[in-house]
This record gives sequence, C-alpha cells and structure tokens, in this order.
Amino acid sequence: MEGRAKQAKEATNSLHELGYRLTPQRTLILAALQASDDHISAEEIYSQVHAQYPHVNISTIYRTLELLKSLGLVTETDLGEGRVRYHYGDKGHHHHLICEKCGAVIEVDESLFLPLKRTLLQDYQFKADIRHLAIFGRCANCQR
Amino acid sequence: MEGRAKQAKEATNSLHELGYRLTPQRTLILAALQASDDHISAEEIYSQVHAQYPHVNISTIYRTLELLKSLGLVTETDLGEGRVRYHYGDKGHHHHLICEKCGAVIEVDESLFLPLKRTLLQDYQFKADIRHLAIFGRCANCQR
DNA sequence: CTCCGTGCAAAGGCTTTGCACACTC
DNA sequence: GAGTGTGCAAAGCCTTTGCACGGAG
Repeated sequence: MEGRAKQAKEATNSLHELGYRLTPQRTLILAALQASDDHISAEEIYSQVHAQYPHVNISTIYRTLELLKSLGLVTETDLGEGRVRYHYGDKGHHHHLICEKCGAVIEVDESLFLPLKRTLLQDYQFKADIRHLAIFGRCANCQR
Repeated sequence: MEGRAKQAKEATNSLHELGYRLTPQRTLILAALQASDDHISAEEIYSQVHAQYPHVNISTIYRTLELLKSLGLVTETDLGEGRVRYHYGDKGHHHHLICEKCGAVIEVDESLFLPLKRTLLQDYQFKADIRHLAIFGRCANCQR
C-alpha cells in the first residue's frame, strides 16, 4: 500500500483504535481531506461528501472536524477569509504568505520558521506549534 | 502635550487632514482604542462608546474600524477567539504566544521576528507586514 | 445643496446546539 | 440497554448592508 491510500488506512485505523466508530460519513470526510491538495473548507468538504452521500448534514462535518482536530489528525489554518480551512495530516507543514493587495497565496516551507521556533523556546520556554501560519504583506509584484 | 493625549490629537488631526469628519462617535472610538492597553474587540469598543453616547449603533463601530484600518491607524489581530481584536497605533507592535491548554497569552516583542522578515524578503521578495501575529502552542507551565 | 456619516433594521455567513432517532457494542 | 453518532431544525454570533435622515462643508 502506498501514499494516499496508506495514509487513509492509517487515519481510519487511528480512529478505530481510539475507540471511535468508523462511519461512512467519517470515512468520506477523511477522504475529502486527503483528496484536497491544498486546504479545504468545511463547506467544500460538505459538497464532496454530499455528492456521494446526499443526506449528510453539515453539522456532521463540523463535528467530525472538531474530533479530528482534537486528535491531531487535521490542522486548521486561517487565511483571513472569514472561515477556517483544514488540512489533513501532520507531515509536510507549510505556511502562507498572503498578499494584501492581489490576494496571492505563496506557500513557504516550515523550515524557515525553525529559527523562530528555537528562539521562542529559549527565550520564553514556549513550545510553539507552528503548523499553518498566515503572514500578510505585499508580494513581489505588488510592491511596484 | 504628552503621551496618550498627544497621540489622540495626532489621530484626530490625521482624520481631519485627510478630509474625514471628526464626529463624536469617531472621537469616542479612537479614545476607546487608546484607553485599551491590550487589544479590544468591536463589541468592547461599542460598550465603552455606548456608555457615553447611548444611541450609537454597533454598525458605526465597524464602519469606523474599517476606516481606521484602511488608514493604518489601527491594526487587527486574530487571537483565535472567533472575533478580531483591534489595537491602536502603528508603533510598538508585538505578537502573541497563545497557550492552547491554559489559554495564557504572552506578548513578545516584534524584534524577534525581524530575522524571519528578512528571510522572507530575501527568499521570496515578500514584504511581510508582521504586526500582530498569534502563535499557538504550549506555555512553560503546560508542558508538564 | 451636495455629500458624508449615522441609526436602524434586516440580512448574511459560518458555526454550534438541542433533540430524538438509529445503530453499535 | 447504554452510549455513540447522526440528521434536522433552530439558534447564535459576529459582521455587513440598504435605506433614509440629518448635519457639515
């Protein structure tokens, strides 16, 4: 088993081993999260799940996301759209540079933030959980 | 004229010089922002203004905040409470470390972020406007 | 007299909650 | 049967918007 399929298996196993039931809804929500290469909103997950399972309710999406979040299986990121986006997994984190002028979103690797993380730990004994950070500013094109 | 009074004067002058009218509402909103040592929400500004000026409407608060924001007189910060907080002025920025366990908010100086800012500019030609950043994680006490 | 700024009321978007049913264990 | 998970409907919260009035320039 490889890549995404393996990941999916692991996630469902995690849920199961932790004593949570593996309902079709949860499976589909996990699938939607995994199928999304970028970040996905609750509403978008709902659309995808609803396509295959028409009677699901959006409250189930929110409840499941809440659960997955608390288990650390998904992380949240706020790109300043007035709604949060979700991202599957705990590997390959990255951050976003968001241009306030043109709205461009640039992904940057989390390695850039390691020095900061180290400083926070040293100076404040604060263990930063930097996984998805949104930084606003001006992109190269919009600096005129 | 000193400190806060001077600041207030400057802000009202700014508004006036830019051709905006200096209404009692705007003055009171600016005063509330300045009187708040930490960050203040729209609702809190409303309470304060409403106490002195009972017939103001919360939509005026939002509209004024929008204006002040666009003029760069106030900055916003999202501490993950589901609502934004506002901070007066463009000096003395700082950032927040927020403990996900106990909710403690630790302020850190913006100087800590200068290396990161420099890196983003060099590597991505992105001019980061880091003024109020919220970083989640675990505080010293909650790491057990 | 022409806008700007405001109050008021309503709507809007996203998210949460109460309740009862259904399905697992 | 006890508890978990769900659909449904309603409410909640913060914020925005349309409209008309009133006052400032």
